[in-house]
Amino acid sequence: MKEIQEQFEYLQKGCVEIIQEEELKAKLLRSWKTKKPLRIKAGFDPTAPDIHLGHTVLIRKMKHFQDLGHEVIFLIGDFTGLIGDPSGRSATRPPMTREEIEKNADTYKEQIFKILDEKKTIVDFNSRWLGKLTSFEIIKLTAKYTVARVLERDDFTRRLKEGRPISVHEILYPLMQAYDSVALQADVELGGTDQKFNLLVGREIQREYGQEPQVVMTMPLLEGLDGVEKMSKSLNNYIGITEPPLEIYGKIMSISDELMFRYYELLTDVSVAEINHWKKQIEAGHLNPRDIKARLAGMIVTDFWGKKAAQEAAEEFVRIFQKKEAPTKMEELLIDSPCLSLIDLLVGKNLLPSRGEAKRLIRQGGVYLDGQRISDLDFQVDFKGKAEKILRLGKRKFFLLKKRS
RNA sequence: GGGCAGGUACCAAAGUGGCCAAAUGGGGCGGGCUGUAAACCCGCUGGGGCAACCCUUCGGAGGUUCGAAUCCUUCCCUGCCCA
Repeated sequence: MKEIQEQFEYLQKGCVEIIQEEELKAKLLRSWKTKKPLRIKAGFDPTAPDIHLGHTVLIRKMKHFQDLGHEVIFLIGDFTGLIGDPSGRSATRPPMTREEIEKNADTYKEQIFKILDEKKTIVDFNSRWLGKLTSFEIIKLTAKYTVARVLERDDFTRRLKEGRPISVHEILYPLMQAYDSVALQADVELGGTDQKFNLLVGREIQREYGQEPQVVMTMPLLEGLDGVEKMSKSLNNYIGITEPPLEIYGKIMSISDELMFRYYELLTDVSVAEINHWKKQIEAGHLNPRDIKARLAGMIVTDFWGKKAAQEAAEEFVRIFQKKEAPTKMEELLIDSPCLSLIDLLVGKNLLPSRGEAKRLIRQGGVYLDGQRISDLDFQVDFKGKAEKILRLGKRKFFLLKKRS
């Protein structure tokens, strides 16, 4: 019994809501007695296989289950993806080809196994069963739920009130997702708080199909780099887990102090007590928040790239931003002519989209050559003295110019 | 099927014949201050030009006019109300 309580507490950490807690405990107990692992389901959108830190909140929770010996199903919603989750205002998407889906799935696998145990993870696709449903079966499924219930979803309510369109097929989305739980006989489904409604429909539908309802566990949505909106690729406020170490490190260093604590809470195993202790120390002026942030940056880079990479990223960061030196590794640009105008170079190498922008950046003092700010619009870059020059745009873009010999 | 209201730059939103490359806010970018933090301050934000100026842009296509985001015709799209 004690063991069950421990498992429960471990799993509960970081969750916003568990519906129902008692059911989860009962399932854990039964699993422990029968030695039969629980089936844990979490669904992912097939169109965006770029996993960012926001996704990892959920994936880390999957890992927790895995650590306790349960069976984790990484479900790729290749069929529901065609509908598009109504929470986005996306219309029906064009069907993806089998190859595209496979390709995205591979990308997913490559990324999630940085967190999950590959041997213990089941990757599945919901087209496997949803694609086979006959119209008859679909109608039977829709008969098990009412329009009023579907419209309860606050997203729909809002759109209805605001006079924005709701397509008929969108109403099917929660039902399809719910059917996934039936097909997989899920014991638990994990999702972001924005998924709560869909996850609950899963419970109802499972009951309708004579199954024990899944336990619903919702996880917080991670705020993006701006600290306000949820992290998403389309808002460009994200950190992708495949981004280079220095990039991840730098992005973490640029978040606000407030957000830093949130990230500690959701993205690391640092205890709440420890975090609170730091908060107090910082307030009292005993700790520099920058150092705590650097530690966070190091932890996160370590998660995806290992300790050595994190160490290097940290050193590189100090070199560039504290000592104001050029990075050790830069993108190299080969220059053909021994002498050409700076503007031509910037536009010619596609560093900037137009001459207007190039001029603007120079006028505003955002262009440096070998550490010297360039203010002359007609500046000529010549390689007579030496064959290499360091070009810097703004605060963080560096390029190594090399004369083609 | 009928009536009404709309479609403006990355987003929101003004503009209803020349002063409109188009107010304002947000976002983005650059600079300053810093800890690549927050807050704050300054500047920029269609393309070409050092500039005068020229070119492209206000849902699409035509038209009126010396001149159209603005007026007319038509088409497409969205929402609301009625059926």
